[in-house]
Amino acid sequence: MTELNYSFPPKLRLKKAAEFKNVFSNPVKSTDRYFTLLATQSDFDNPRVGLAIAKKIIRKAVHRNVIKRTIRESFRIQQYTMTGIDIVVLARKDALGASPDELRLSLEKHWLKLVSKCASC
RNA sequence: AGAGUCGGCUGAGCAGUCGCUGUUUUAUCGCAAGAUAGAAUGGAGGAAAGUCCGGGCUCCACUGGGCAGGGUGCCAGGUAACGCCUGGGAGGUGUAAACCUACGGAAAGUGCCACAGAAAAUAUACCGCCAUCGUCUUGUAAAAGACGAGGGUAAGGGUGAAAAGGUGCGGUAAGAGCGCACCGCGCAACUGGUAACAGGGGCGGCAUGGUAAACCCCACCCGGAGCAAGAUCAAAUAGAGGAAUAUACGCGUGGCCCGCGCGGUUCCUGGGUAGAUUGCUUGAGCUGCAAGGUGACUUGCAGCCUAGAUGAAUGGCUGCUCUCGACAGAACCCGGCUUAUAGGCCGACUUUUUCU
Repeated sequence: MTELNYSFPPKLRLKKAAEFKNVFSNPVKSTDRYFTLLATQSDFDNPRVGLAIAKKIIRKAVHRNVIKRTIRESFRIQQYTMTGIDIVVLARKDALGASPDELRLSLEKHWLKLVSKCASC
């Protein structure tokens, strides 16, 4: 068994507007009170993630940053449970008051759910 | 020791580990651009915030001009500039240290001033006060009283936020700057001060209610848009440029008017949207020392380089310590202002009590 590399290089991120558009156009959804996640199959072996934290929902820049970091960190740790899918994470209002631990638990469920959903489609 | 005023500083720390990102460097691959791996080193704030002012920078408009519009408003200085800062003056608050002030003009004009009140800016006579005249009553008379008439009065009452200088003495029929003293106000000069202004004396019997964050007047200042500015490289697709011609109409140019430009047609040339790169951090920079200045600040010398992301980094986990951690996240860059903020530290000063 080879040693796993838990890094988070740019190739694991969604960057271009077109890539985001692709996910939004035909997604598999997974929602709870903190997040809405959208996902589609991609042509890559590795999963990719993009963040869409609306200023309208999370007003303070500090809180936005905290949520983004939590999502990125969770994705970094869990990346090897997923295959080649593109994911966009949208924050909901309740994410503002939640503790980092609550967010982490929620996200871990989401990743697994999306993998199984995408495998069936 | 208590209470308080002002100014400044700080904004949890340490270790391990897994990540992100800039720079430098080494190795490998590659013609190159670059990619991958390793190492070293840097990586949010005092407000990074609100976007309220002022600049730099960039493009557009520059032939100016007029009319609008906006801003500022005691004086002097500082500054790239400011609505900021410093010093000073005036007024106000506080025992004091200190703090606060949208602090030009109301005898250029216009408007507004509710209710109450007789009257609210051309002053006015409701009650009251005063003498005069007429009639009546009482009285021997002098005179007193009642009623009425046309007058004189702003001292008293009452209304009001405000009643046309205030207080006192004289004066008077009663009163009144009618006269005088003090205070206030105004005027011209003098003295001190760069000035705002202050000062003491003189003259004037007093004329000018408030409101200019009401219009307005006066003085001074202001072109527009913003890094998604702009520049470069550039798929797909023909919306772009130049020349000639036309100037009726439409559109644009800072809001309008002059003025100016563009749109039409013909011919010629090729172009620059998605995306990428750049702009992007060496700057009115920071630190120290010296000099000048009451100070804001300026000058000189020496040293230093201190975030630069772009779906957007500066974090996660574990352990330990303490006073158990507030407000809060750079997005072109500076100077201010304003607002938010758990605590902790330092300095100067005021005042009260006790002790010496």
